[in-house]
Amino acid sequence: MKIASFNINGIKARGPALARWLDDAQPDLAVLQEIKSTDETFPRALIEDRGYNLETHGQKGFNGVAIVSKLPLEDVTRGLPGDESDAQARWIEATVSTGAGALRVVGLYLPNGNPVELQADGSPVAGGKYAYKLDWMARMEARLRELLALEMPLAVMGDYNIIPQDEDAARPDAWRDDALFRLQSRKAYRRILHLGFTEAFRTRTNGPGHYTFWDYQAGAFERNDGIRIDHILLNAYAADLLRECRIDSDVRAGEKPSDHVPIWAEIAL
DNA sequence: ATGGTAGCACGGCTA
Repeated sequence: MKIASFNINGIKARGPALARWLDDAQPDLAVLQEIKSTDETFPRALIEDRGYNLETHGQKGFNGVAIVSKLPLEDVTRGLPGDESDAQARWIEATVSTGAGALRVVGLYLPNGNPVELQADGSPVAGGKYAYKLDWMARMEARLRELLALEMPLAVMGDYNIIPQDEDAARPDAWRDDALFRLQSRKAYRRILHLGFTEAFRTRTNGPGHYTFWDYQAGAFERNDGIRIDHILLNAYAADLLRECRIDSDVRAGEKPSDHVPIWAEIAL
């Protein structure tokens, strides 16, 4: 089965581009981020007319995640546990099953974290956007520990807003102090990886120049001035089934594109 | 230092 992640940057503006990609790429399942829409105002026909099931976890104006799937979506949960006061829609889970077995899927939109606000001792200012990012990642780690305990294939996909390494940015020095790349962020990401995940893309493709996001400004895509921040993490059960992983960078050259492009993996399920 | 672009929704925030 082909599974994918795509930050679409607004479902209301991305209808044609999303439809083109679904028709061309034919993913069996895709997690979407930044739908920027409530559940009630999401244009469901766009998805359902193509034979996909749809589960949304929306929010007015910002954020919002969804899962589209040709297979039925079972045991759907919405929201990242661990903070009842967190109203931001950034996390959704579901299970899909084939004759060969089941896969638990997480679709996530990890907080951007900018601007980085630090106290004199270097700790994040409480209540600030950067503290929210790190707190969110700690909650993510806790939830992933629970999912790993299920001992079944698990794919954790989405816009991580994390540049893992220098080679994942065209101009790493321009990002050095940014919330997407500063050491504290990357350490939190590596802590999650070390729970026992494999980053699918780097099992197939080495080296610089492979990105999933290019700013709309200053012709960033034409200059390939991008960053790789959308990731597919697989637990050991799912990694054993991995057959391919690629980035659909061509999508960025289309009409009215998102600033992100899809990343997908083929899993032997 | 600023402004450059885009989405949502119609003012200002987020990225």
